[in-house]
Formats: sequence, C-alpha cells, structure tokens
Amino acid sequence: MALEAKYNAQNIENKWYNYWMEHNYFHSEVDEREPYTIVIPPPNVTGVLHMGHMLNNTLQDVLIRRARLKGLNACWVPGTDHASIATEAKVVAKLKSEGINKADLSREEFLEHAWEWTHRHGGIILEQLKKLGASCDWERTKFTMDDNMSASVIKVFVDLYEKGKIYRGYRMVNWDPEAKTTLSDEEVNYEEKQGNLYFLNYRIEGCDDTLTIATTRPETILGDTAICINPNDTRFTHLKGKKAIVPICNRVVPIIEDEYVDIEFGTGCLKVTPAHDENDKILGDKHGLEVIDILNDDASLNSFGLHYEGKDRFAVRKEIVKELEEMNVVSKIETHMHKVGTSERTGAVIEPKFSDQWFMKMKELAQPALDSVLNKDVKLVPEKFINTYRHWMENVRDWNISRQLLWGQQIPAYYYGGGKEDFVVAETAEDALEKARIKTGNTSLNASDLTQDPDALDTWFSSWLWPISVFNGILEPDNKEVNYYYPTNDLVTAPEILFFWVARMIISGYEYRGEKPFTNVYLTGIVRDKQRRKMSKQLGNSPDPIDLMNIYGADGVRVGMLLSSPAGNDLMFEEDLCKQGSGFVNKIWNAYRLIDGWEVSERKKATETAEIAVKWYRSKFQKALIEIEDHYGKYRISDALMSTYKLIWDDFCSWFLEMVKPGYQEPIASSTFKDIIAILENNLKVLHPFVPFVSEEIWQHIANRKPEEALIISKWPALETFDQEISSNFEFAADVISGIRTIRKEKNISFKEPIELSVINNDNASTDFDVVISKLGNVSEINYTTEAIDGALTFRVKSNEYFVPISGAINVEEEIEKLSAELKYNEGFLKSVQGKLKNQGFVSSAPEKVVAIERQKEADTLAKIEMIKMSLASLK
RNA sequence: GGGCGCAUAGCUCAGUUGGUUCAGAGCACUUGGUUUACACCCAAGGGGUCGGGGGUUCGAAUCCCUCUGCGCCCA
Repeated sequence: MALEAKYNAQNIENKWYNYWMEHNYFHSEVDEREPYTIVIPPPNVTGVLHMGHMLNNTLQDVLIRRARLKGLNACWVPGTDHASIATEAKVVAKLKSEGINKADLSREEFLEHAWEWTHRHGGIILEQLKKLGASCDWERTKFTMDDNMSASVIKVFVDLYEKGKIYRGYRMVNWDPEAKTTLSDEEVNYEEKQGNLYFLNYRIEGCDDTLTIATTRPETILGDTAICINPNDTRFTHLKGKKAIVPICNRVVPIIEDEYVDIEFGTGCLKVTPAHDENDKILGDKHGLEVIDILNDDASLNSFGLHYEGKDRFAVRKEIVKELEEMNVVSKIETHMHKVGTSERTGAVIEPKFSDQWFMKMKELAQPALDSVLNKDVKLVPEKFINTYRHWMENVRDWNISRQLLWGQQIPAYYYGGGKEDFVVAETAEDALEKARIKTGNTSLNASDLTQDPDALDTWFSSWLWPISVFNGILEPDNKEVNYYYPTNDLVTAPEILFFWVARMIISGYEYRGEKPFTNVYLTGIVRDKQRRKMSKQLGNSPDPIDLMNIYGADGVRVGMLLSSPAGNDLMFEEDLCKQGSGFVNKIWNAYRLIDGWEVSERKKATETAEIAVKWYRSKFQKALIEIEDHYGKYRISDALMSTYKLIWDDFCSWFLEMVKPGYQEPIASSTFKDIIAILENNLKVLHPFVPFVSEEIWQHIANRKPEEALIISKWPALETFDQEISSNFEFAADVISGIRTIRKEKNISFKEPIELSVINNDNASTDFDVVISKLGNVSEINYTTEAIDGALTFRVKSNEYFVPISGAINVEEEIEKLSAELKYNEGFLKSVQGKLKNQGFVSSAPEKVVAIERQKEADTLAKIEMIKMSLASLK
C-alpha cells in the first residue's frame, strides 16, 4: 500500500471510525478489570452540535481513550435528555405553523406529535459526535424518556414524597408566560434594563390630600391592596390609620406601616401588590392583606384588569399611563435602571405568580453533597469552584420540580376531591386507587374518580439521576452493572450547570446509592469568540463544527479545541487554532512518510549517531511521559497536549529524525529502523487520545495488524527508569549545534559548506554527542585543544570555548564587540550573585542548599569571565 | 447591595512550599534558508519594571494591605 502524499483526513477518519465500530472496541461489559466510567452530559435530544459540545466531548474522548489504553475497562455512556421546555416550545411552534393549536389537542395527541418530532430530529447530535471520533459505548445510549429512565424518575418521586421530602405548596414562583410554565430560580436570567419609574398620586379617603407612590409597573396598581409607609418616616405621620384610593379601580386600601419600606427610595410610599411581588406578598401575609391576581397565564390582564381585560401587560402599561396622565394622577416619570428576570428558555419576561407547585426540600438532602465536595471526596477541577458551590449549597432553597408542560414525566399525583389534601402519590394509577381508597376509607372509589396531576416534572429531575439510572440502578439497585460502573470516575461539564445538574447528581447519589456519583468534576470554560463574546446561534458568531471538521479534519479540530483550554477558563476560539491542529497532524503524517520511504538494509550496521540518538530519545520520551502523566493527573489536558506536541514536533521530528536520517539515497540499518519503529509506536500511543485517526492510520500502516492489535486497544507506554545524564549531555550538545547555526547565519556560511570546529573543553563535557554535533552542524572535524585558535570565529557554551576557523580575515572589531557584550553581561551577573553572598542576612538565613547554588554560580561565572578576558586579549 | 475570582510578552496561557541563569510556553512577529518527509517546512532572533502604590522578608510574579480595571455567582 503506497502512502498518499497528502494526508486525507476525510477518508481516513471514516475508515477508522467504522473499523472501531465494527470491532466493538467502544463497548464495555462488566469484567474483572478496574472500570473507568464517564457518563456524557446529555445534550438536548433535538439539539445540534455546537462548539461547547465539541470542547466538552473532545475532553471526554481524550480521557476515555487514555483510560482504555491504560488497560482500564473504559465505558463512556452516551445519551440525550428530553429538554422539556425547549422541545415542547419547538413542537408548539411547529404545530402552530400547521395551523394547529396546542390547546385543541388532547394530552395523548400532543405527546404523539412530540414523539414524532423527537424521532425525526432526535439523535442527530449523537451522529455528529461520531464524526468527532467520540468513542462512546453506543449500545448503552440512553434517553431520559426511555421507559426505564422514566420509571426511575417516577419511583424516585414517590419515594421522596413518602419520605416527606417532596411536598405540594402554594407559592410564588417564576412564571414564564410564553411557555406557560413555572421555572426554577436557576432558569431565570436577570438582565439590567432601562425602564421608567412612574410617580402616581393616590387620593386619601375622606379628604383632599394625596400621597405619591413610585412604581416601575403601573399596570399592577389594579392589584394593589395596601399602601405602606415606614413608621419612622416623619413625613407621613399624618397618613397613619387612613385609607387610600387606588386610581381607576377606585379600590379603598389601608395605609399600613412597616420598616421594610426604604425611606430613601422613590417617595417613601410603597404600593403593595401581594399577588405580583415576592416582597409584597411577605408584607401582605404579615398585615393580613387581600391577594388580587390580575393576570392570566399568558400575562394578559384578567377581569380585575377591568377595561384592559385580555390585553398584554406591556400594552396595558403604555395605555394605563396614558389614562392616568389624562386623570392627572401622574406627577412625574423618571428613567430607571432595574433588573428584569427573563426566561432562560424562551426569553420572556418572568412574572412572579402564585400557584400550586411541587417542591423538594433541599436543606437536609444537600448536606452530604456539600460535605463531599468540601472534604474533596468529590473533586472540583479547578478548585476555585468549591467556594461558589459551598455558597450555593449552604443557601440552597427548595426546588420547584413541577412544570406546566406535557412533554416530560407526568407527576404521579392523583386527585380525588377538591380539598387541598385530597390526593395520593403512587407509581401507577392502580396503586393510586388502592391508596386513595385507604386514605379516604371509601372502598367504592373508582379509577374514574381519580385525576392525575396534569403537570410534568422538571427535566433536571430526570438528569439528576443520570449516573445511576443509565445503569438501571434506581429500578434494580443491586444489579451488577451499577455495582460495577458506579461511582463513575470523571464528569466533564460546564460550570453554568454546576448547581442545576452537578450538585443535584451528587445529592441523588448519596440519597440513592449512599455514595458519590463521580470522583472528579472537570469544569470546562465557555467557548467564546475573539472578542470574548459567547458563541451563540443568535449572534451568528459560531462556526459550524461539522464544517470545521470537513476543513481541518476531526483530529485537527480536536487539537485546536484543546490547545488553549485550561480547566475552568473560557476558550477564546479562533479558527487558526484548528489550522495549527491540522498542521500538527500533517507534521505527524510527514514524519511517517519520511520513515516509510527509507530503504532498509540488513547488511548495514547502525551508525554511532543513530545509536546515541536512539538512546537519547528513549530517555527523552520517558522524561516527557512523566510530564504528560503529571498533567493528566491534574486534568491539565491542554498542558498534556502541549508536552506531547513538543515531544513529537521538536524532539522527535526536529532532533531525533534529523539525527538518524540516512544520507541521501543511502539505506538505513535494519536494527536502527526497528528501534525507530518501536519509538514511533510509543509516540503513536501517547498521541492517540488527541489525534485518534491519524495515529491509528499510521499504526495500521506500519504493519498488518489483527483486530486485537489495533492502536485504540494497545497498551499505554510504561514509566521506566532512564538515563538522566544522557539528556544533560544532549542539551549541552544542542547548545553547541545552536551556536554553530548562529555563526553560520551571522557570517553567511551556507549549511552545505562543512566547517571545522575546535574546542577548549573547560567543562569536561561528554564527547558522546560529538557525532551528532558533526552531523547536524555539518562539521568535518572536531579538534580538542587547550589554546585559543587565531583567526577563528568563537562562541561559548557554559565554560567551553568553541572556534570556527574561516578562510579570509575575520572582522576583529565585531568579535571584540561580541565578546565585550558577553563580558559585560557576566560581570553584571557576577555582581548580583556576589551581592547576595556578601549579604550576611542571606548567608545566615537562607537554606544551605540555596547558598551552595549561589557559590557555584559565582565560581562558574568567574571561570567564564576569565575565559572571555583571555579571548579578548588574544584578539587585541 | 452581598460573596467569589482574575490581572504575567502583541494574543492565549504556565509559573508547585517565597530561593537554580526564573521571568517561561505556544501562536504571532523579524531575519536567513529549501532540487533530497513536511512553506501546514527548517534555523536563528527580538519582545515583559509580572495592573498601580505600600508593607513583610536576607530574598516577592509568588505572602499581607490598598487603589484601579475586568469577570462570575447570589439578592
């Protein structure tokens, strides 16, 4: 098989992904090996791949592939969630475009449409992940609405209800009037918006006086049930005990006193609307005020809105101001900045609203989840998120888990009467009937007497069970899979959902397994564009990941994503990073083309250069491997990549291959070739997690491999003891080679022209690499001498002095200038070192080791200065 | 308003317990090179008073205080 001159990512990537799938390498079964498990953060089932997913899943694939190579039983469980609000909104919109109104459909009919939508658009994202190379165990793919997954959710709901952790309450919740559902506090975004502060005059009952209140929401005056003043506010003592008249509806409301009112803000008079403001509700409860809800579910006004009935709140705001102005009630209007809550899902402005909802008590459940993070049983990476996590968990509020939606698990509560407590909670309708009969003592109750709660559960109430339920650990808590794979190892997700999801999974883990769900949580950053804007569909600043992979190859994009993404820091993405990634892939490919093109000779003996090169690279590889392992251990994936990148590009390609490369059209010794292949194979193993495709392609090209010999399931290189001395000897030689190259460049000596090199070996440097210096510096001869060579160019490495004789006169002036500069630098350095050593405080307080190092520096520098001075003298 | 965090080269970031020539990497930049794996290349080089100010210490990018400028979470 001839090697293609250009690396063709498209074909090669498809080929190997199919090969891996065919041989089922991604699949995991319970066995005696140690498991390594990751559960995917389930994306929205009808979503499409965006850059955030690319980053996140590349990281997971790197981790899982490395674990697989390390011989662990690697299992990456993929799946999707049903994203109730988003999906339902899409289905509603689609129906609307077909002229169908959701309200006209029965529950069953609507769900049929929703399932159809899910089947048509569902799972695209998982197919896209395959293109990225994601080595998920696709046989385990789960969806939060699968039968078992839903049954788990219902079972947990019933269980928590019976434990008294779930309750039904009439509370003020965040109402999304567009989706017509409640939202949890976490799903509300607060945005700073410019609004107006309207100053309105209310008449005082029984006299001609008025008082002025300030409000940002004039339309809610129709729901006013009191005016509140601060009892310490002397401006208003005359109002005590009086009543005010609400304009337009002419409702007579009491003037109450409470220190809650901020004397400084507005006029110091507060209108109280308990139905539409959390704080007003608290005031209302305290003072026994009436609650008048003026809004319908879609945020239009109801009959309390009088002549505004049926109109949207924002339209009413404009109109009512006009009416109030005409009535001379408006005393002034100021512009005012204030925070407005909007729905994370629909963007609609949230209304605080009273309704019956289901809540989960969080305080007690949260405790073990808080402890586990604080004592590092669950490690957050990076640790800076621990504080945020603690703050949230210590102030956790009850979780509103009901949503006024159809798409999701229907709440398993069954009502049999109009009373507040006339319901039972049960897994099935049959159980419910049984329970209802017992609870009421009425044995003649029928199934038709029960009505199930129409609401669905929050999607997070499904995904909080994810690490357990994907292994069916809720329905069968003692099954061998959950016992084996749980707790999982690493979770890779975004900090945005640390509370939504991560914290709740930890809570459910302790509640249902008595154990954490994962050991490490790797929190990625947000993918932003060059201008630091979050990538989003609306802004249109996000490249299509599929296009990127078509252009740069999946390997190239993977490298691009990881090049600059330290944990927890945002990634400023630009396409150039992918270009760098594909450049790296190209480099790897060409290195192999070089090796592959060599003619191998059995008769030829290994050269001395090749032998030392092989020894050195093995040592270098081990050194890099330690570094790489350390980075992985600390979840510094981009650092692990950078170490690998430099190992391959600089050490392997630029140094090693140049050392072992045979002369033009000469064959290479077969023993050397074997060593090189072994080295290359180890390189491919450490490369594989980052660039799985090109590494497998080369691996398979090196030899005909059986399926069980594929790179993806080969063995990660072992850490071995290695020769430390050889790397310092190499580094010395590399400095010499660098020195030669600098001289060639400065003096315009072509590389093709061989030079001679003489050296005064003051440092007693090893001669092992002299053959390498000769080869890479194109040096015809290295002479060891004790005396300076006249008429030569010079450079120094440590205390060694090197001479390059050239034909023709050298420029003495230039040489003197160069030496003088070096002398000046070294004298300055010596001065600073000696300064330290003269300092009694330093010598007596600093550790001996540090002082010894300074003394060594002093001695080295003195020797070097001496040498430079001699050279200068010989030039003059 | 409350809490947390960040500020190091043109850009994105490392820098462990304060102590090696410690001020570093990648990219970008400059200069030179290429008939012999790769211009998606090779080689050499320039570039930072470590946000400002103060303090602790023999010694501070690193610890403390303060100011400035950003970011995130909560209300």
